[in-house]
Amino acid sequence: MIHPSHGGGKVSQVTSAPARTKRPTMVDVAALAGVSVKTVSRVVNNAPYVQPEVAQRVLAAVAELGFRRNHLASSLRSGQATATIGLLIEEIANPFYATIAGAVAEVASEHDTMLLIASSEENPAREQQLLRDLCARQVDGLLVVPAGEDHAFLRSEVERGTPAVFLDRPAGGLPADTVLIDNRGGAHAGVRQLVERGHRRVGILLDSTAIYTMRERLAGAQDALAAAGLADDRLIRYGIRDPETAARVVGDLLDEPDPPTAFFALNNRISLGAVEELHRRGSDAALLGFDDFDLSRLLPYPFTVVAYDTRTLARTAAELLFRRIKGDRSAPRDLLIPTELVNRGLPRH
Amino acid sequence: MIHPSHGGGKVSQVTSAPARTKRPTMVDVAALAGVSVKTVSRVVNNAPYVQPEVAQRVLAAVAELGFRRNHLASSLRSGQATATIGLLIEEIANPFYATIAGAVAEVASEHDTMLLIASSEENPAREQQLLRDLCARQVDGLLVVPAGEDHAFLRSEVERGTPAVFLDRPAGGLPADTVLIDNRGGAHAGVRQLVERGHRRVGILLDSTAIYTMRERLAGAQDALAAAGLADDRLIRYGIRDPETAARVVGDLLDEPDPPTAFFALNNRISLGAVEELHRRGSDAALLGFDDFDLSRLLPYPFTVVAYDTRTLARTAAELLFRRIKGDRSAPRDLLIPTELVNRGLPRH
DNA sequence: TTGAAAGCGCTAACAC
DNA sequence: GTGTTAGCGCTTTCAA
Repeated sequence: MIHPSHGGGKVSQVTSAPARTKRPTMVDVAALAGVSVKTVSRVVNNAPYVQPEVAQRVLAAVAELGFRRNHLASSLRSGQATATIGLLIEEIANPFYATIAGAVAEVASEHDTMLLIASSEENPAREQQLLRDLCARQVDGLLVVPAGEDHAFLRSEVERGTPAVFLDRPAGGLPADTVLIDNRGGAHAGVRQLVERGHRRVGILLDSTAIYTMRERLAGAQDALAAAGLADDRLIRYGIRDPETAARVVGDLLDEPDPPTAFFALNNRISLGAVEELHRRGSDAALLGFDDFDLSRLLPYPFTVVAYDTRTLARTAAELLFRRIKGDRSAPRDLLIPTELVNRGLPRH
Repeated sequence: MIHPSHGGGKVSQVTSAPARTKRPTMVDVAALAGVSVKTVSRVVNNAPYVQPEVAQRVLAAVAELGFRRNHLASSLRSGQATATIGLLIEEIANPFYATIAGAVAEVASEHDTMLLIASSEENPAREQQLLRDLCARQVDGLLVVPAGEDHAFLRSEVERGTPAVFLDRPAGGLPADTVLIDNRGGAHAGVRQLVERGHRRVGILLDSTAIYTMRERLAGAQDALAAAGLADDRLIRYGIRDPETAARVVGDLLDEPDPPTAFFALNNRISLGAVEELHRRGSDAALLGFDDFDLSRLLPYPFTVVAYDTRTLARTAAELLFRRIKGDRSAPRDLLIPTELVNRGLPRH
């Protein structure tokens, strides 16, 4: 470190922090203002029928004591909404989930609601625990990107008034609102384009078929290939978790006799590895990837992505949730977000 | 859309959802199990001194009714922690803040604590409102990336037992723990390296000096240039908000007589625009950027970044907060996260 | 227009 | 070991 001192800091207090003083309550405010607790409550909640001068006294006391209403106590007694919703995702740091969280936060903010976020880390047991914790905190509703396959344990919570909307993957064992990407249709459209451009051998690279989106995308790709009489299971490679593996698998396929002339990467981690390997080799194979990502247009190899609007996915789900929270009791809905094909990457040099 | 139907969905219920049934309380469980409410409380909280068979009866009743403890009521009465902390950032969808949120979520999870996240959108008024809302929800502590310059309004909350730790930017008007990046030192080291490599004219590209990090980084760069007798204010360009503007400004500087042979981009949005323009022109100018970012190593121009570990920044702050929550009353601390210089981008072709 | 009393769901303090 | 009582901070109900 060249310069351990920094400019904007203030001088640290040498003394330690003062002992905690108790938070003032409505009782304290009432005593100071010389009114009843109920009157304080009225003023704090902007209820009508309070004489202006009384209200003034109360507000003065509120300011003097630094009173702030205890939102927990308030919603406990009123039984009303806590103005908090829960969002369960896999991992906040992941850009896909970060985008979802951002869009959900926006909608929540429009409804004066706060957002409690939890990460399942793709662990169904943890998912269940976290959803229960969120319910225990009396959230007004739940937005869930499922990790597990079974959400029956949520049934009683939903019946007791905590609506849940699932996004990106379907819920299991629970009739509930669901908002999904058109995985199958997008994969179909992309692969059909490859076929129309004359490709006859398409390498397919995916993670595990235990993952819902992988199954759907694979099915869409296979439909499109089968329609052209080009299905060939020997060109499918499973279990690709990271870009490094993807790069290696692309290399392996290219080194075989009669190699693919095109590749379909079923998620963006895989696309990334494929881009690197194809660029490294100066290949001229076509590349199709599912999921767009940041900076994709600046990568050193041309490719096509099946893109969709993650924010629309999240906003749609969040808006549906708030409709439920406001009392919409109609039958659960299944919504599908469309995809489109977009060209990315820099031209070959 | 090619394929509007999708595979994994379940059949929608045609009937609408059943009416809400009330959530069962400890009173309900106690009645069913034939014990007192207090005993239910003991069992639910794993307190000792409950006969195994009584506990069994209670647990059976809990299961039958689908009872779940109301966490709000519990922490209202016990006056204990709510096991919830608040995180205030600028915008969740931004990768920098998403990384922070992810690291904070990890630490929170290690302390069995949930995370309430709010976005200030860089609006000081909104920041103040949100911090107050978080306090009203009785969070155990606050983690704040400041938007405003004045946080005196938090003083009473902090004194009443809601500790706050500031990160990435200093708090204003409030003695509080702060965890910052070594902006000045990192900028100094990077620019010194440019100077040592023979550069005499370094273009400096930044956003507004109203931003703390910009001021610090600029000061570090100027220190390094001044030390070599190379300071030249005519090579500084202010008010660059986005990559497009950055690209244009780089072009403008290169088109001047006696152009810079090196550029220093004070954040990664600016770096991105500079990379694009330098690549487009086939320039051989050196580029230094502050902030690393995803995929930086695959961009089509070689550059150096002042990198730091965002996760360390966030984890350090979160761990400090939990120490405060656990009762540490020592003097506020100012911590500095170190930076390092890293080479990124692909070689010129 | 204002206030007193009861109680939201839970737990601390004590009694039994 | 278990139950009773009171009360966290607030809002509802109803009386004044």
